[in-house]
Amino acid sequence: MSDNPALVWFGLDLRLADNPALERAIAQQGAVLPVFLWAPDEESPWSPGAASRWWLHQSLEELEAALAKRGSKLTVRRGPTAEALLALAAESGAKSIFWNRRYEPAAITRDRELERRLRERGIAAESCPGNLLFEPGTILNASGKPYQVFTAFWRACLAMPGPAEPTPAPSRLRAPAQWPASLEISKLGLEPKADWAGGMRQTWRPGERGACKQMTAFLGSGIEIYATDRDRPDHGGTSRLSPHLHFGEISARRIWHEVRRHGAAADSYVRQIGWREFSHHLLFHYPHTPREALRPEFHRFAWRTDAAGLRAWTRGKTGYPLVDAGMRELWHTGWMHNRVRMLAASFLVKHLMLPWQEGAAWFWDTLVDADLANNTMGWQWSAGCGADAAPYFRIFNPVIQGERFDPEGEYVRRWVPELARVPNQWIHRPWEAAGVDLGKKYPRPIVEHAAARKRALAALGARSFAG
DNA sequence: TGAAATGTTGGGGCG
DNA sequence: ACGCCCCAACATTTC
Repeated sequence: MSDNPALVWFGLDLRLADNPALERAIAQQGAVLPVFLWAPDEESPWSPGAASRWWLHQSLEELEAALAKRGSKLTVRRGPTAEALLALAAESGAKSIFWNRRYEPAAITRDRELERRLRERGIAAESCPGNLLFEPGTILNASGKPYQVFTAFWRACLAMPGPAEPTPAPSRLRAPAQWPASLEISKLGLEPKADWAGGMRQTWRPGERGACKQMTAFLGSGIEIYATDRDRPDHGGTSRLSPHLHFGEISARRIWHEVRRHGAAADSYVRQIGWREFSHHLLFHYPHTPREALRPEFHRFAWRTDAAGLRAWTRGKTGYPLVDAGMRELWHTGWMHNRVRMLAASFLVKHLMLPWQEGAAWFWDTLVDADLANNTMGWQWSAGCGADAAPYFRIFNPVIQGERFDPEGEYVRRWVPELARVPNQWIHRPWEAAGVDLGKKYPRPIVEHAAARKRALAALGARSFAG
């Protein structure tokens, strides 16, 4: 038993169950002091976007309530992180600080410096495994290099001993003799000034309880048909766990174990968790990739400049119904179905030939699941400049994708009401529908598919560039 | 976790 | 019965 509380610094681990840092703090046998620090500058230029901040606000309130129920409290302060932690240690008498690791380049640099400074002051600093299945750096090929191809990477993962079983949330937390001063969560200014979050409130329930509920609903509602249904934006057959995973409201280890109980039917879902794993390991090994293409030949590729095209894309006014539906779903709910993300990304990069970084920046600001590793890998995959990337000639046809994955146009009509009356036959190519009055209500395609395709093939296939 | 062009096959209509 | 054409359906190649 100790008089000195152990400090738990929360980051992207806004949960009490299966939380290694929290467990280590409890194991000290003394009081536990849970802390959240707001220090967005330290993640610049990848500080949380507007949608992420909205989510974070809700999730912090949930965490605060969950702690209160266990006789504890969340202490909230502003950064800089090192100064804030040192101040809290001094005020509370804490001699040890625990946190769960993050794997973004800025977080890794910060952690290293932090550990040095804390130890310098005689404070035990211990970082614990973050929200991944396998620690980055541990999955390497025969020659000790990171995998560049997902299938090989995932096979190597599956050959490893699996992650530990998840642990339950503690039922009580010992409170310190007195609580340090704390900011109100609302004082962090995370919520939007103008209230544009209505669609998000309707769609999501941030926080650990929401995450558990979502996982239970997903597992109970036919993970068996996930393999095929996940490609149907009109069916809602995906897990929708991505924002919960990003904020660590549920642990990847827990998902791994819960899902695998469902046998072989769940393999294709676990594989998606594998892609998340892959992206985090890639970011760990190639920290420059949020800015720059992994494949160096792309450094000199001349992307176009087209402010009007970019605006049309962000607003969901490209004239291609499935692309526009996706971009509007994103704007309204902070999320987009993955099949449609691939199409929207392909459209920006191949049809408009705008730099993938512009798309990544927009997604970063608007997605509630914005995650540096996933976002970076996804965009580089789409642009063909990353690991296991789509080859340059893989260009999605928005009409065919629509007819294949939203055959009745139900998804399109939900998000693009201007097209509500267009018959199924024309729903993905309304410009060909005779007697349907578009133009004013819905734009004609901003680029013609066949011509845009040829342009992209010529530019991306040029010998001087990619060979 | 593509699409389009090109090639091949086989059934049916027809002289 | 046969050759010829057309074309859908499928397979392969190319971008």
